Amino acid sequence: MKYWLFKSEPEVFSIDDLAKEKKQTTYWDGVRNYQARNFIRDEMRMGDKVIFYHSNEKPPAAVGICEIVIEAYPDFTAFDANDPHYDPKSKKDSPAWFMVDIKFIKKFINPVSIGEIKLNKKLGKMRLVQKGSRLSVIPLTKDEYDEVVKMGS
DNA sequence: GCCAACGTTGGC
DNA sequence: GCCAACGTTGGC
Repeated sequence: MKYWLFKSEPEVFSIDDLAKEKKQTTYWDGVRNYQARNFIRDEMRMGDKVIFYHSNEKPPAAVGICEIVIEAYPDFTAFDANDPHYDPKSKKDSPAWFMVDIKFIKKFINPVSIGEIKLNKKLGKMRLVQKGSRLSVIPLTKDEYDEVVKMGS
């Protein structure tokens, strides 16, 4: 099993929005970065665990856990000219962009802020806190995942 | 609101 | 294939 961190701006889509969905699932659309795309398309598997992270919040923080329930399929928002994530490069017969579905598991009792993550020596190698890392979908080791869950619970 | 870091685009 | 210009991300 693999472990991931997904960033979202809570103004756009928060973990509470996910928890409020009818089946507590959503499709993770709008990833338009090739490295992140490759993680989604090639590496994410059913049951992988995902830390949900709020960016552009005060402070930015890991706020809960979810899991992958549907593996990669074409991101249909790329085909829709009226969608903000529209990308004419992506064709239905050769899609450039993919998405997975995730399901809510739980919110952290204590959100883990980026400051706390930076202070924890065990988390020093997380790509989230490395300089210039702007990936919206980040792989975690099991140890990193377990540590963040421990801090949040 | 600022700005550093990064990815992408497009002219050459 | 290089690289300057540009747009975006996201912490502060």
